Amino acid sequence: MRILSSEVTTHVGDTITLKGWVQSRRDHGGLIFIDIRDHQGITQLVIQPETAEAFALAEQLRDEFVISASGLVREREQHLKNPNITTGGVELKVDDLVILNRSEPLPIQLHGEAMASEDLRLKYRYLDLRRPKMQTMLKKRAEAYKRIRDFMEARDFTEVTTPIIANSSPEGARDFLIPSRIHPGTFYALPQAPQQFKQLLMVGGVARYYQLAACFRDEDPRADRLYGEFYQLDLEMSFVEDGEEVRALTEPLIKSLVTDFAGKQLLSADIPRLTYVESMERYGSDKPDLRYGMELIELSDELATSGFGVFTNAIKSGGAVKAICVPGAASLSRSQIDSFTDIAKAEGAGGLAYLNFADGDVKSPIAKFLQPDELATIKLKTGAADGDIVFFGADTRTVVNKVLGRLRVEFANHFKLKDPNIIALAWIIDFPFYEIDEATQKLDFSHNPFSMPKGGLTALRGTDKLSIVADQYDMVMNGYEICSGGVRNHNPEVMYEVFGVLGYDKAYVDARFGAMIGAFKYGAPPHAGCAFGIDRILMELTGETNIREVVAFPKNGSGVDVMMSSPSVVEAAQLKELHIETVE
RNA sequence: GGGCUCGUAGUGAAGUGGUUAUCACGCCUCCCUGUCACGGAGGAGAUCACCGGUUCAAAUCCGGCCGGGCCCGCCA
Repeated sequence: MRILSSEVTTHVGDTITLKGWVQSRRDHGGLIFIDIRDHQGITQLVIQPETAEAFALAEQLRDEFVISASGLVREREQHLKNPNITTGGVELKVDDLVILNRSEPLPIQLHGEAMASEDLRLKYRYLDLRRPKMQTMLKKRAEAYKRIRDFMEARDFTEVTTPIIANSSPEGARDFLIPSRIHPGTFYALPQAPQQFKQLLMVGGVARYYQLAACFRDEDPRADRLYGEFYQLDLEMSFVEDGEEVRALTEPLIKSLVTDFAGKQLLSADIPRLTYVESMERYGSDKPDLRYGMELIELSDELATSGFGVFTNAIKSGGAVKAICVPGAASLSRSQIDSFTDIAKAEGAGGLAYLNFADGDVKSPIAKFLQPDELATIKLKTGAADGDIVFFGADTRTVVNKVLGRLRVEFANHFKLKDPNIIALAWIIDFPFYEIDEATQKLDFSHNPFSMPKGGLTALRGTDKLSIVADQYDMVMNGYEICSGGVRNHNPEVMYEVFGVLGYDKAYVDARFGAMIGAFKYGAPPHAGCAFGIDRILMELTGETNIREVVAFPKNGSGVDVMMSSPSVVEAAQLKELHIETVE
């Protein structure tokens, strides 16, 4: 009878068979111990010289040989039990041993403290996946999928798969293109998201849709961003005109993933809503980590007439002066402060002014420019105490928020303020619909053009386009954007106007979003939805800082699959079929 | 596209100008009947990523180049 390691303790006295890999071999000359590993755990095998054939084979065993071992399960004598492993109370006395397959010495070590580099792990991912941590990861991922599906199905959502071979979308990320063989010179594209399909499903009468959807984007990766493909819980609901309905529906899922699934603690039972403007002003980011404080403090009014030119000039030219109080920062060395200054400069700051509060006094190169009452106000408003440092940003409001927002994260890292057991969630709402593109200095979409502008046509036709707010919302988890959604624009007239604001005419919209705009003319219900980034959620909930750790076969940081050697060159004949004549 | 950083036996690390490049794990040979990261004795294994330069002398300093990682740009 073949059983698994997890069952072996219940089979004392039975003759059983275990199949698995050799985890370790301890050869005592006249007695050999083998730890055999299957996907459920480890069991100790004992091979004695009396079983000569098995013993001879056991002497040949090396790490990761695949074996089948049969014999009697027996309880170990008390002093031989190993409390450190779950099967440590028993062992299998082997009568019959079969080597199912041999293994060369491994190119990476799977056990012990020396972890191979990520590049080698990815090259030999099929070996890396044998590590218990990776096995657990794959199981956790599957469990998350099941929990998500159970949750959605229980709420009357229908999973619909949408095309993988889709069409290029003019907005957003760079597409992966697929040349058409049948239609020379034309291309399919892998979808960046099922956005348009799911909206068309709403028109198609699928009242509640969801999908664990593969999304494809050809953009440079990051530690928290996979190259190429990633997975979203994509969902959409008909007859929803208030985004709060989507937020309220999805919150219990995320909360239960945090608590029941990951065993982590929510910072607060209620998930706060912050407007985009509020989030930028208080945290300098649209994805703030709420596990720690250090909020940005507005000091423009208080320092408008100070003697420090950097401050007053920023305010005079329409900018802002804000501060961040870092508790205990007086312990920072001069060179550490310099490195934070470098970060601030990299984000666009001219420098990094600061006040060092110590011994009831203020120490700082800029203190002499400030009046005692100004120093007192700064101390009061920032809540600075002895041992704290208050850092300043003085520039345009955008730069100040960006700089201090980045520093806030850096200080949290430096002072280890990110409690890995706490999960802080927040909804960021009311994103600006339009923004000024830095490069072109022209008005452009701030986010996607599919969400409903709050105020509709009236707002779109108003004079202040930058104040138009999209009915759009992101969920943020510990400083990571894990969800983006919105109340969609289902009204053709409003849709044309949304593009019209940027100078695009009807023909432009019809050419690029023809199916959508066409469908909206035939009784499109109002609808809203969102999409959660599953990989990123899994990363944060499993305490990883690299998203590739939660994926079985990820591309590396250069977009290469070092195991399969993709991308790769293809046969000239293949290219010819696809009407591709030259490849540089 | 840009910035920072790393590259030393199969793996992980040490080595900031000077004998034969060090250690651990792994590998090979031998010994060992209660180990569980078994133990003991011995051994093999490195063009110090690559190319060039400085120097009496380079793993080490300089330049270039290739590759990895992180970040910026980018990611509706």
